[in-house]
Amino acid sequence: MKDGAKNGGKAVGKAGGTVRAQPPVKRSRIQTRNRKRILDAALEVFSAHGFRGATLDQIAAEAGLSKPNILYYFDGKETIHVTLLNQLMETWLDPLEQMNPEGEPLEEIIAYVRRKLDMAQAYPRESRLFANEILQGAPRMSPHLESRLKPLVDQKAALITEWAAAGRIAPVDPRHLIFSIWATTQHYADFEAQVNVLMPEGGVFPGAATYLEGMFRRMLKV
Amino acid sequence: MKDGAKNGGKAVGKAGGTVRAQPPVKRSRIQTRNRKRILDAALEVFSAHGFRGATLDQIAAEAGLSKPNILYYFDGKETIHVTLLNQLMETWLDPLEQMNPEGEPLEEIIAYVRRKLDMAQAYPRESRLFANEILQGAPRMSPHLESRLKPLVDQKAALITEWAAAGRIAPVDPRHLIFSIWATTQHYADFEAQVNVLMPEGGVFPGAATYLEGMFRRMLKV
DNA sequence: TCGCTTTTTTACCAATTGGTAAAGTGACGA
DNA sequence: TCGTCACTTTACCAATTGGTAAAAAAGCGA
Repeated sequence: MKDGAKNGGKAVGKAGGTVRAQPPVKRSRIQTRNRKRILDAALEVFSAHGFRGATLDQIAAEAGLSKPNILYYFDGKETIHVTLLNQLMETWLDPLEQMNPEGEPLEEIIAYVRRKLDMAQAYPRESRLFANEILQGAPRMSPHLESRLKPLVDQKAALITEWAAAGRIAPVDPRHLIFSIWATTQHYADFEAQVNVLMPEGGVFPGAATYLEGMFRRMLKV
Repeated sequence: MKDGAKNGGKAVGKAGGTVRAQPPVKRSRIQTRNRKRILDAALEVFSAHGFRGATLDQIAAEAGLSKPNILYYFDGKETIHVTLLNQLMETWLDPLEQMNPEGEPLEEIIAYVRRKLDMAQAYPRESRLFANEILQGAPRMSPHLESRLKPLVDQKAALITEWAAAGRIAPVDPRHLIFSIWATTQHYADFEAQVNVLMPEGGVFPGAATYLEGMFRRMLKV
């Protein structure tokens, strides 16, 4: 057969620059299982070596499948990478989306920091996958940054500006605030190798949580 | 000739795990110039693609030399990378070393933040080179982290602890404080592709400086 | 069980990659 | 002017890499 289980998840719209979900592709049990295996193996390998540094052979070995078998499920190396990135974008945006305009401003922001730090702890590979992609200029992700991330950040930045204008938190540049939350939380996943050298005693996350909560509380207290 | 201008700058001591400087190697004008060209080209390419993602052909093209000519000056791809890392480690540590135990604590730490941010602006490629290396588990740098970075961080952490104990700054975990300074300042270099999408208006650094100075002042004010 | 489809394996490629051998070029002192 | 040494180029190579063709093996509904 020519075109097997191909045609993954999403596609970038030609006109508007938006990203649409593809109509559901019915998949057999075997397809579901093997695609999941491949994506998990690819996450492991891509997050550790970056796109160009990863090889299909490594992914195949990690997934316990042969290389041609992997190419039966995905069109190519790039497709696997893009599929991963698309899937993860949603998970990654979720904590920010949860920030509630109706909530108590300071607590909402602190809870966001908390969620981001929890994600860095629970999903370090995902964090590193993104970090690799952005570090190398986001060549396969800039449409997503524009179409999904930017609108969300604009919206939440406006919210934070409102909160500050209403005197409910200290006045801050909302975008720099968001950057500093991302940077400090993801640091524990992305720079894990360094953190482990400098704080050898196991479990840096409890200390990080305390520190970051304190820092952002002081930062935002009116 | 068999072994030309090889044998670069440093070597890792077999026994103690320490890193020693090699006795000075006298170099001709041409060697000095071409080694510099190669290292600059390599910085460009390695910082953009990581170690495995970079190729000698790219480095050669960027340097304006042929690939075999590059291998005349350096033993191999890995040697170039390690030489870069060694050189940069010193530059990278310098801002922290400058933190003066005799100075006014809060101002010393703020000045350190300032210097780190200036470096992220002036040397984004260096920042990304390190980020790539650490992200991928620091395979070629852990001896340096242990022998050079860790002692310095331990020393400065002790200093910050003293300052806090003396009531001259707010009590904080010094290591998490240092991590948050690294994370927030380097973010503007390492995640430049993302920052540029979210803050399109040119020149994020002035805003970043104001924001970060405010944040760390509030964090550390007694 | 049969016959068809889906999945997997085997056997390959062409291109790229890090690296080498050796011939050639150039500078420079005796 | 010659010989020597530093540097550069040309012509390679073996290994790796992403990817393909096609045969073989499972699944699976009737």
